[in-house]
Amino acid sequence: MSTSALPYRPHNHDACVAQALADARAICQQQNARLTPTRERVLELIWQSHKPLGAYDVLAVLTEDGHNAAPPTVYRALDFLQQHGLVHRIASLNAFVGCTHAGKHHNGMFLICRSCSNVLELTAPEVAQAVSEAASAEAFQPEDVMIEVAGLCPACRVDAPHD
Amino acid sequence: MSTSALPYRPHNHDACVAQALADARAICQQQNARLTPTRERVLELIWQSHKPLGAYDVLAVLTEDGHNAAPPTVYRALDFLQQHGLVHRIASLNAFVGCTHAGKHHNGMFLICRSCSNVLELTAPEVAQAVSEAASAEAFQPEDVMIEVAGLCPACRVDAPHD
DNA sequence: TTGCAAATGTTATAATGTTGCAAATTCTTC
DNA sequence: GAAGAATTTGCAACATTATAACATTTGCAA
Repeated sequence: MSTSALPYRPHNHDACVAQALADARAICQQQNARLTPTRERVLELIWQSHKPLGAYDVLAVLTEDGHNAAPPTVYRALDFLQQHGLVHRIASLNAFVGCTHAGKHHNGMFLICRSCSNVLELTAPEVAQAVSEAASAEAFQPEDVMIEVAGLCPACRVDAPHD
Repeated sequence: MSTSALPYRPHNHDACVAQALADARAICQQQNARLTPTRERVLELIWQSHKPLGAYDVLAVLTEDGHNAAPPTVYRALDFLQQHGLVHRIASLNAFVGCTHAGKHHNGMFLICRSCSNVLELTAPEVAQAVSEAASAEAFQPEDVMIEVAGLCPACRVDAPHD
């Protein structure tokens, strides 16, 4: 059914990031894509938490790094990372999160907590199936499916059950 | 299963708009909400087609109308219309479409043609159900579900089947 | 080591969306 | 119908997000 319960489940996030970076290197090598220092740094920043990060947030950190970066630097890196399935853009937030299913071409479903901002990416075959059938019923040919669910994650439900 | 096949099915769009405006008036009256001239005009503009319209597109037409409008005018009207379920915002396009299921509180599913830009709003109970179950499996409490499917509508599939 | 393609730097600008406050309008209550 | 409250609008400035265009550099291959 669902896959991973990060970030709602406690986990060693440093290892989480390290894994993501290692995966990214492997994927890029395999695809003959160049994970340059800037791109890798941006990926690392995106992975600093499971909360989506805006392009200009990334830019600010690069600037702190001493990197003389401008918006296109960040947007290009993000485009690259998206194209290689390493990050996702969350349209409802204009922000980016690390992909927890890197490598496979997929359209995740995102559970976005409105309280703590953490985002959980799921692959839910039943949902994909239902969407596909609904589109077919209209003779529509789906190419890109975006599912973003805003609400309360388990932890925040407990903290504030009566919102 | 699915409801209406507009805009893919040929239809009398003037009647379509007239109906939408009539519905809007009824809904606002029922909810004690004020469908002021500006709000009504914005709704009418949004309904000029089934293609999503950007806030600044609306603004441009208002200006042509002779209405001395600024961005807040448009955004406020759009907020109002959204709150009363009369229009939807398509996050992946930063644009707005008329709601074809006005009145009921709902989270539609949108089929967005990348070729002709028309958007079809569906209510697909199976999808809603599957999403809800996937969220439950993570103990996530959904509040707002956004499903946007980009692809090719039936008409554009015929015109360009081999994209 | 030259030459090409990919990646980056740089400047400017476009597109989208918000804040804050004042003025006008509408609604309510007396 | 007038006073006061609440909603709506006007308006100016500004904040945020994203892209265009073109020069420069870097990495790689012939």
